[in-house]
Amino acid sequence: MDAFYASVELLRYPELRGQAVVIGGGRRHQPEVLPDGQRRFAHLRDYAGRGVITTATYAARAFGVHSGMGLMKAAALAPDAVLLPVDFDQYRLYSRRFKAAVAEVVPVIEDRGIDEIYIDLSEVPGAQEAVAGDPLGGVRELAQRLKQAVHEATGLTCSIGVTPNKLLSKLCSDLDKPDGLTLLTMDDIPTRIWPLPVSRINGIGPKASARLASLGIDTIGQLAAADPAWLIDTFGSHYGQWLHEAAHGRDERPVVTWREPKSLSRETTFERDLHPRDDRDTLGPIFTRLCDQVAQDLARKDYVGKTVGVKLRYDDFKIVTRSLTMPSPTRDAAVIRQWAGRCLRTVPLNKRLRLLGVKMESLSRGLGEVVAQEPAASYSLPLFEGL
DNA sequence: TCTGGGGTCCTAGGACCC
DNA sequence: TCTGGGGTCCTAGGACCC
Repeated sequence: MDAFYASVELLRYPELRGQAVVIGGGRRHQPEVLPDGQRRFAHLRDYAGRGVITTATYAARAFGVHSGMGLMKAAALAPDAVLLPVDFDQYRLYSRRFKAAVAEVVPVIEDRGIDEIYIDLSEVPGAQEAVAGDPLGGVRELAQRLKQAVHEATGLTCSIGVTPNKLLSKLCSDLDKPDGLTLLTMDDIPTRIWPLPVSRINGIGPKASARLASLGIDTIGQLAAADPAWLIDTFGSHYGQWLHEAAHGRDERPVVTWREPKSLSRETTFERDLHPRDDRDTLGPIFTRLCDQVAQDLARKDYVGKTVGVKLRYDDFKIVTRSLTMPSPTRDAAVIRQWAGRCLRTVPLNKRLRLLGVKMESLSRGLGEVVAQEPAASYSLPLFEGL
């Protein structure tokens, strides 16, 4: 989906169409409805806090702002951009709508989060046929039908890449945004893929890009030309092998329609950095709330977890994690709270904290019972005991 | 005015077992 | 009488993605 959160917001506030709009931050910058029915929006320059941009309209991106950027930093670049709070419920609603619309056309769908899917067109009748001399005519028509179905169901545009595999489709879906359609065969790889920077490959992030650049490899073509044995020596057997395959556009991963979740977590960044001792009265309830939320999430999805973990981010942004595996799985908030507390006791608590998180791993299916959860708050357990 | 929240996968060392 | 070869599980950290 194109600039998904921002595009959903524009459906609600059409008067903002064409403007620089940024989505992010907390509840505090809700648009205000004036007596004459006009809406007044907050602007980036009014923002104070630690939020980041989740999505920006294309007009906003022209100022150099992008998702993940701190709102304060973005305000320096585009002070007059409209700022809207995130409304996940609304995005989830539109997510369900666009996925349902696609499912009407093609049933084999892999979920890749709120605004992305992979679709397997291999078995779709007509997809492999030429139309009017165009060997890709069948898939082209199918893709157009998908785009139309999504637009009719949501009023939103999407961008599609149709290729022999997931790696290439993901890459191609990005080449013609917004409202794009890119078709590609293996024969097109040298001309259309190899000139692109390596960072366009899903799985080559900032670290690997920088490392490759330092070795004189900037484009996918240069990566494809690199000796696979040397890549393995340099990046390890698994990643090195994968880099070689990816550069040649090879990817055998199937479209997976269902995956068991592996972990479930809640975390929160504080409005100001908190000291483990001086602010323990503030931290305690936050910690308990995170455990309660994790327990509720487990119950809602009907899972139990055997490993409890905590995550801390210090004021210097360094992250520390601790985890412990329990004798038996649970979804009980008080038990989670107790084991998370044990994890916490092994962590150095000499610096201010920026973030606290609680995580459950080694998940297994619950028993289907829908039991009201006793909140951990009703058990008063000391936090950071022994300090 | 730095840098959210929820995930997955990989690596690597150590414990422990046969 | 100087050290095997598997296997699994646990833990911590890190890269990467949406």
